[in-house]
Amino acid sequence: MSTFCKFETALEILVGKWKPVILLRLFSNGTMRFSELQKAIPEITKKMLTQQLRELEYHDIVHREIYRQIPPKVEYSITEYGKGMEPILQALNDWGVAHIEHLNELYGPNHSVEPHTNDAMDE
Amino acid sequence: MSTFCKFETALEILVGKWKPVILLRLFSNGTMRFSELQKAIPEITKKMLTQQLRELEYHDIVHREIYRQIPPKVEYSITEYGKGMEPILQALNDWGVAHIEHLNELYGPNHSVEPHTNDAMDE
DNA sequence: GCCTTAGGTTTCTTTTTGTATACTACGTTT
DNA sequence: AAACGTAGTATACAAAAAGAAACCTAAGGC
Repeated sequence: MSTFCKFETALEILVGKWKPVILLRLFSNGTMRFSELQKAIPEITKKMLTQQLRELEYHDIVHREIYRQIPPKVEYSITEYGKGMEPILQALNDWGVAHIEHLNELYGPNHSVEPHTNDAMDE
Repeated sequence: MSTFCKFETALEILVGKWKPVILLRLFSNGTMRFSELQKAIPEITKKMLTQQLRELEYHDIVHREIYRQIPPKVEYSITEYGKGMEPILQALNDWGVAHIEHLNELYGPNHSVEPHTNDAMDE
C-alpha cells in the first residue's frame, strides 16, 4: 500500500526557490558563513536565506556552527547525513540536463521551460 | 562550469502540490480518464488537475488522448519518454522513506515533517 | 425545451511565498 | 562618542500559487 508513495517527503526538502542553489553552494564550497552565502547568492534576502537554512538544518542536511563572538560568526556545512543526498541530487541534475535537451528537440532551441499560461499570449 | 547546476529543471516538473500524486496514479494505474483521476484524488479541483496535467503534457511526460464524443472523453497516460522518469522517482521515493525513518530517530515518532515556524508555539 | 454528462474555463477569494526596509546586540575601530 | 560589522528578527507589503464555485459546450434522453 505504501510503496512508491513518499517521494513527496523528499521533494519537500528540495523545493522552494532557494534550497537547490543553497545546497549547490554548500556542496561545492564546503563550509560557508552566512555572509559568504549572501555574497554567493546576491538575489536572496536575509529572511529567505535564514528560513531555508533553518529548514535544511531541521532535516539534518546542513549543520549550523555558532561561534560566540562579536561580531557574530556562523558557519554552515553539509552534514554527514546530508552528504548522502549527493547521488540523488546528481541523478536529478543529470535528468534535468537531458530533459532540456529533450525539450529542445520537441520545441526547438528557443523555447521557454514553462508552458505558456493562458495569459500574455500575444494579447 | 555547468555540471551539477540544473536539477532545478528537474524539480520544476515534480513540484507543485499535485504533480507527484498525479504521476503516482498514472504510473500505477496506466491509462486514466480525467474523471477517474478526479475520483482517485478527491481533494484536487478541476482547475488544478487540468493545469498540472497540461504542464506534464508540455514536458512530454503524459499523453492526452481526446475522443471526439459527446459527452467528451479524454484519457491520460505516461508517455514512453515519461517512463524514463520511473527510476528517479523510485530513487526519490526510497530516499523519502529512509528520511522519514531518519527524522523519527532524531525527533521521535510523533514529529511533524515541517519544522515549526515561529507562530503557533503552544500559545 | 429542459436535464444530464464529461471535461473543461472563468472569475473571485484566500493562502502561501517572497521582497524591502528597519532594527538589535555588542565589541572594535575611527 | 559615533560608526562599523555580523547574523540575524520584525514588520509591512507585493506577488504568486492554490482553492471554491459558477459557468460553458454539445448531443442524447425524457
